[in-house]
Amino acid sequence: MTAQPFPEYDCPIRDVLDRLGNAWTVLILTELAKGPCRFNAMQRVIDGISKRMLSNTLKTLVRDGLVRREVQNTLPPMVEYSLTDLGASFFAEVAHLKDWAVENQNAVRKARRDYDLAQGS
Amino acid sequence: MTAQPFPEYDCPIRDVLDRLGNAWTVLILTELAKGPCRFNAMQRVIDGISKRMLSNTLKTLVRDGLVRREVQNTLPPMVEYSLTDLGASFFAEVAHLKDWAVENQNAVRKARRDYDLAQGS
DNA sequence: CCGAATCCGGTTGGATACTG
DNA sequence: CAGTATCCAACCGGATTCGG
Repeated sequence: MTAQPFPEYDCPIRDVLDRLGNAWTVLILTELAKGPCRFNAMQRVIDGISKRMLSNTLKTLVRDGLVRREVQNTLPPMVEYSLTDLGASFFAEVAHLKDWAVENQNAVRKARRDYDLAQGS
Repeated sequence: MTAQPFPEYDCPIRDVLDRLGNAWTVLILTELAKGPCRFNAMQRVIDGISKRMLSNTLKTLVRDGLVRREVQNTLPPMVEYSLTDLGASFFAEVAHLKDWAVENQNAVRKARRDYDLAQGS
């Protein structure tokens, strides 16, 4: 472990933001917010995600209690993922951030253009 | 550029979440939300941040229009950073996420304990 | 169908030293 | 005081292959 921004071992804020650092997390939560979904179905609907990242990200979300994993003992096996109440409440907060991003994207883009212009880059 | 979650070049949502992926961003915004601050002062108050990351992160925030950079032409030079209105409104959203994290940290921690226990890890 | 395991190139960020 | 430049180790994540 290298030097960390939050020396305290279990900073709850970092716990949250670390999830958002992974771009797939938001896409997965967004998809599950529409309703339960199975593994391969998710991979098809979330464009460009690899099995590896889908698996890893889901595992993290399940471990954090944001997503529920249910196995049907059929053949072939079916695994259904869905949001828990905790996950739904978390997604609601993320949705606000998404709204902010959409509302202010023009302001941010303009700031960047101005900045890059002033730099002459 | 490798394969990206958001094929569209300028996804506003990813723009936002990419910032949060960097742990220092939140700490810097939190500090600036208290009031304007100078470079070395920030490095002292934000525990463990290197000059490099402070500089890089600030530059990104300035470029995005979230932080304002003002240079006093004195000797030695003084540079003051402060939140813009855009930055303040962004920080307000992030603050909600922080609140969620604090309120639900016990639920998340319990979920993890249960999960790890079930795994036998 | 639902993953786990391995490999490996690209990025990230800390440490350190230097500039105006 | 306020940064920049360089080096390098650790991590991340895509591609691929294998197992239940």
